[in-house]
Order: sequence, then structure tokens, then C-alpha cells
Amino acid sequence: MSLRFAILGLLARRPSTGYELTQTFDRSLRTSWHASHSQIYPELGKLERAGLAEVVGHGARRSKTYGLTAAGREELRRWLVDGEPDRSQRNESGVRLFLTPLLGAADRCIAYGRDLTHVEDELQALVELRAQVGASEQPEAFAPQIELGIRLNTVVRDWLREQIDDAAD
Amino acid sequence: MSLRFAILGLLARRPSTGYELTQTFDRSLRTSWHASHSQIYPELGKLERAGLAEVVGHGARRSKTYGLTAAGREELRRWLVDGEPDRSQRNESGVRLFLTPLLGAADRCIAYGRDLTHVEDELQALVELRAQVGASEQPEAFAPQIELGIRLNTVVRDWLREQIDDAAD
DNA sequence: CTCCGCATGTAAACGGTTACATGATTTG
DNA sequence: CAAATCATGTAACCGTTTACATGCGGAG
Repeated sequence: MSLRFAILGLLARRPSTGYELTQTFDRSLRTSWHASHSQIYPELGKLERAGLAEVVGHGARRSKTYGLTAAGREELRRWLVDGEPDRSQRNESGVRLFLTPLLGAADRCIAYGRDLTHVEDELQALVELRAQVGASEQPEAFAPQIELGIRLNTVVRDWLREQIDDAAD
Repeated sequence: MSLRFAILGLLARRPSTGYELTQTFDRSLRTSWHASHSQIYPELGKLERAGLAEVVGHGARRSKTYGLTAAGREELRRWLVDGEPDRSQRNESGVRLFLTPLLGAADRCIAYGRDLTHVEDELQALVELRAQVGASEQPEAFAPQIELGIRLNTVVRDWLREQIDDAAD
């Protein structure tokens, strides 16, 4: 069900084509969910038939821009407020982190070092995004989410550095 | 592929039956991966046929205890050290958190409050686990992972409290 | 000796990924 | 006008979930 509501949520932020949604999944939602175009286009069709989304414009190359209907907006609101969250996760990096203590010290440092590089990149991207959003005049509702991302990645970065330093003894 | 390596990893920690693995997924790995018995039993069969795991004991009620073979241990090590991590995630709570700014202040507080209760429970369970592990004499290789869990949940807890407090203005 | 929890298994349905396929518009 | 990118769609495969199904062993 998450795919449906992720799409409703992105359309609530701004009307989009399927192609744009595919990119937004990669850019904004990539740390929480992923979807490829082969899933998105059929789902947009279902959303339209269910009366939750509608075509609000046609562009070049047969592109259709979808927006939410009032029913779609209400459906999204109900899911966010009333729905019981499914807290189960699928996170391969988490599995790796959990199992890394099984390795010897040298191998463990290789694994942690690989993660550290990745987390540092993520962190830098988020810090830049925050600066960019902070520079614009309009208030940005998603600023706290960016802040949370920065804090979370900082904790992981510091923890990884500690693990690598401790192993060096 | 993660399921296969998650099982190899759990078997590396201690030989187990399928039933025990099912419970361990819920207890230890639940924040990173989930698997039900209907997936675990067939996968144990595949692992055995692939020479990565073997039956090391029989117990009551036809139960079979599986352990890793040398090949299984090596396969796990290679995955952890050499394998390029798949960083994509599926995390419904993350999707919700990302979309919550779309709600009005009142609805937003309901959603954040629900998350806060959950995070506080998680945090308490981890703090208890840390105390329990710290009290035992034997050195515990997974202590840093527990510490990371505590730090991560603390950050989320504090962030949620801030969001709820700010909305009260 | 009955009930409950332990323990294992299979099948159908569902959701997600990868691969296949096509055509329109812009850039050089 | 050729190549690259935009843009949409479908099909086969694979992994996950849900539902069905069975039998053993201990507790009362």
C-alpha cells in the first residue's frame, strides 16, 4: 500500500507526470522508498480509475500531468492520521551493520569504512540542501525533515568513526 | 539476496532451528529486515543443498538445528566485506515522516505523537538490553550496535518532541 | 486425554525488479 | 539527420505475504 500513498503524497506536493515522479522517488524519497517507472505508470492508472488522481494537463511527448482530486487528498490525510503504521523495514545496510561484529578487526574496518564514505556523502548533500532552502525567502515546510536527516547521519558518522578508531588499538 | 545472508548471519551467531530463526528475526533484526517462517524453511533447504548450511542436530517435534559449513562462513564473509551494499530501503514510517508536513498542525501532532510513543518504547527496550548486557561478565561484540540504536532513537525522540512543542505555539 | 503452544511445511496471491519495446523531441 | 534524452508502457520473473495444512509434545 505504501507505493499508492507515496505517489498521492508526491502529487499533493505538486502535480507531476509519471516521469517526474520516477525522478522524485530517487531524489527525495530514496532514503525511505524506491519505485521504478514500471510500477509508477500502472499505479497512476489505478489511482485515476479510483477517482483519487486525475489528468490536469498534457505536455510534450504525450506526457500527462496528474494532480490529486479532493477524494485523493482526503484519502492521503486519512492514511497519515488514522492509519496504523507498518513499522517493518527492509534495509540491507542495517542487516550488514548488525552482522559486522562477526568479522575480524581488519575486515570490520573495511566494511565500516565503506559505510563511512557513504554517510559522509549523504551528510554533505543534506547540509547543502539545508543551506539552499535556508537562502530562499519562502518558508519551507520540509526544513525540519532535512534537519532530522542531518542529525541521524551525524550520529551514524560519529559512531562509525568511533568503531574504526577503536579497532586501530 | 538479503534473506539468504541474514539467515547465514544468524546461523553464524549460533546454530538454530527454523522456528528459532523466525523468532530471532522478530527480536533482533526487526528494525532492519523481516521474514516469516514460510520464507525461512524453504531458504534453509536451499542453503543446505548449496552446501552453505547443514543439519547439526535433531530435537523434539522433528525439529532440525542448522549450522554453517565452512563454505557458508566464507560466503557470509565475502558478502559483508566485498559485496557492494544495496542502499535502497523500504520504510513506511519514513514515507509517513516525509509526508507529514502536508498535514495541518492538529493532524500533524497526532501523527508525530503516535511516532513518539513508539520511539520511546523502542528506546526503553534498548536501554534495558544495554543494562542486561553490561551486567553480564562476558564481553559482548554487539554492544556498539545497541549503543547506535540508542543514539538513533534518542535523536528521533528529541526531534519529535521539538516538532510537537513548536506546533503548540 | 484435551488443549495449547511448538514446529514444520506448501500454495496462491501480491508487490517489486528487470528486461523488453516504442516513439517523440531536442541537440549537435 | 543522427544520437541522446525524454516519456510512456507491458511482460516475465522473483521475493514476500497471507492463508492453508499437519502433527508432535507438554501442562493441566
